[in-house]
Amino acid sequence: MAQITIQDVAQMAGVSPATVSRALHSPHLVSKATRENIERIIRENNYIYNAAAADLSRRKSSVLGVFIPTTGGTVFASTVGAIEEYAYERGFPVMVSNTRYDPEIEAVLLHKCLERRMAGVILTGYCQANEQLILSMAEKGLPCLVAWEILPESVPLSYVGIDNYQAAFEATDYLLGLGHRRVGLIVGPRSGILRARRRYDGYAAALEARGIPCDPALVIERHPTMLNGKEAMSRLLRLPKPPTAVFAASDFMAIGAMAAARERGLRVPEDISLMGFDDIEFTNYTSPPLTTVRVPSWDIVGSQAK
Amino acid sequence: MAQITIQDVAQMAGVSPATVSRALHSPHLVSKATRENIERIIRENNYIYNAAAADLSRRKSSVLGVFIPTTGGTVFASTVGAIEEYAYERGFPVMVSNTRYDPEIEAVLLHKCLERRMAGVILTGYCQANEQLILSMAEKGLPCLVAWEILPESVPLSYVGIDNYQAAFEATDYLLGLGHRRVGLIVGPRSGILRARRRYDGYAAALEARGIPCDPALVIERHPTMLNGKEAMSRLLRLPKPPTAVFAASDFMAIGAMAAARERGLRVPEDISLMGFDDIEFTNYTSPPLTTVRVPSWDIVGSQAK
DNA sequence: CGAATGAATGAAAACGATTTCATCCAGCAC
DNA sequence: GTGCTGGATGAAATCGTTTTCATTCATTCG
Repeated sequence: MAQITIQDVAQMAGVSPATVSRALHSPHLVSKATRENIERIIRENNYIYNAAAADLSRRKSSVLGVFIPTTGGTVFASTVGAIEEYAYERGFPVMVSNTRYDPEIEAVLLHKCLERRMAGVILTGYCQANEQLILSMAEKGLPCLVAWEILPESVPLSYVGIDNYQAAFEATDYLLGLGHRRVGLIVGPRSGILRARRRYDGYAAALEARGIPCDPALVIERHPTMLNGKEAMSRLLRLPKPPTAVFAASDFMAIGAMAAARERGLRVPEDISLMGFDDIEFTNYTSPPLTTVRVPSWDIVGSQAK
Repeated sequence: MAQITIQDVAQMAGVSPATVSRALHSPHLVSKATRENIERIIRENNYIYNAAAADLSRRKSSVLGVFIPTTGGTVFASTVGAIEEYAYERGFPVMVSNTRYDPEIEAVLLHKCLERRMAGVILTGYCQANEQLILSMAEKGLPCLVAWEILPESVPLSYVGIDNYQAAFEATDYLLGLGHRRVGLIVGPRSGILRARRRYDGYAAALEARGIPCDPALVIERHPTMLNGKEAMSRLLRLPKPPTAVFAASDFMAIGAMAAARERGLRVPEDISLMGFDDIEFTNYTSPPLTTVRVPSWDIVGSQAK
């Protein structure tokens, strides 16, 4: 059964296709009688709009691209969830791209966005490897927004995010203020994730500000998963001189870290201090509730997306 | 700057657009020399394929629609994550639709899938309210797959999922086997969520099988969030005759329930037994690790999607 | 009353691919 | 030489909208 087209509708309504199109998108341009007649015919004949044809004709689709680095954290739910909700209300479908922290995959997916002439792209995190590509996309007229990051001035892109450097600095300084001198850091890979590097830098700066040397053995870089957090913590605790406090600077790692401490019979915070950095609800439900850097993850993308 | 089209490429290569199209999609139909020439020209001139035009011409898009009921659980990450990964490898983009457990929103979003002539739709959970619409979509040639659910034979749709009834039966029976006679149930709203009803039915059947009357006061229905789980548990514990065991039959509710028990100074499982039902990694990291019905959530959609 | 205004509509040219038939030709068997 | 076969290619129709100009006609203004 071939689909009914706008032409067919027009014919049945005794008007031109142009009028039907207008009735659909700019109702105020069409007289009330005509519009209602068209609407009735559409309903009765089960006409289904063809989005591809519209996208082609408009040279622009209404689809929004959302990039996330992994589905294994809450970056995922917060980012995609908030954006989807916001976009739905405005009639924009959301297409999800998972880069797996891999610049090459990201490049491929970015290209797909170009092929679809998307309405815009939101990048969670920022991968320098594709800087040129992203800038050229922005120039081609594809609006790009970077979330979860504060970009250096040299990068001419819009962004919304938190100051990861400052947050990590303060978190570390808080631990130091409690009297700790050996503070561990569990963080994402600095080389690939801008966020991770910033947090590392904040941590290092806080140490330096108090004149404490940064012991590389106390810093562990891992992709942010619970399991990695657990393993990283185990490793720290097995050190000859283990840290007395640990800053787990990433979503899920703090939870894994806490489990690792518990497994070794350590109480938090009596035996070891643990500071998280997350945006997730779960930390309210651990025992004890985790001290953490609270991130307004929903609002980052929910309230400011334009 | 107007985009270069397949026509332009054809002209530069001294061939017809048809050949360019073939070089792109059916390379084996084109001689090696021609193909390589075309590829070079595409590269050098930065030609960008137009997906909308292709979708229109083919009367079919390659986009896959994925429906989830909420972004607030892990159904979300597991479902979308696994599907996205699988689809990426096969070149299918994924469009996410969040129904918010609302049939009307679901209907609107389903219609959007029709408008885009999508390659297929995967529905997480199943909402009877839209049964007719979904069936008619399937008839129109839009493949629909229901995940996380086992459908009654009367519904002619493909599905992959677990037997929620059986799982809940066994979970409840396990608690009863421990000697408990007052077993509470925290579950999603039966009216809207098929999964929730099945789990309730399994719970009720297990009680009945042992000749224990089902006390409505022990059953609390809430949308599945941690907070709701916590509140539900608090309410159960404040009953004149509180349950000695609770089956939290939904993703996040068990975690909230555990927190509520802890807040009242109850130890799990010494003072109260708690059984979860989830698919989430968290439960490995709670203290104590939660007993739970393990669901192969990734595999449900990851390995069987076709 | 003539001109100007503006609302409602139509004609027709895009938009950029895909795909079905041909067509052409080289090579090969007989 | 004739007739096939099959690989490589091209011509042209088609997909279903959108949108820019016109056009028409009824008002309104001076």
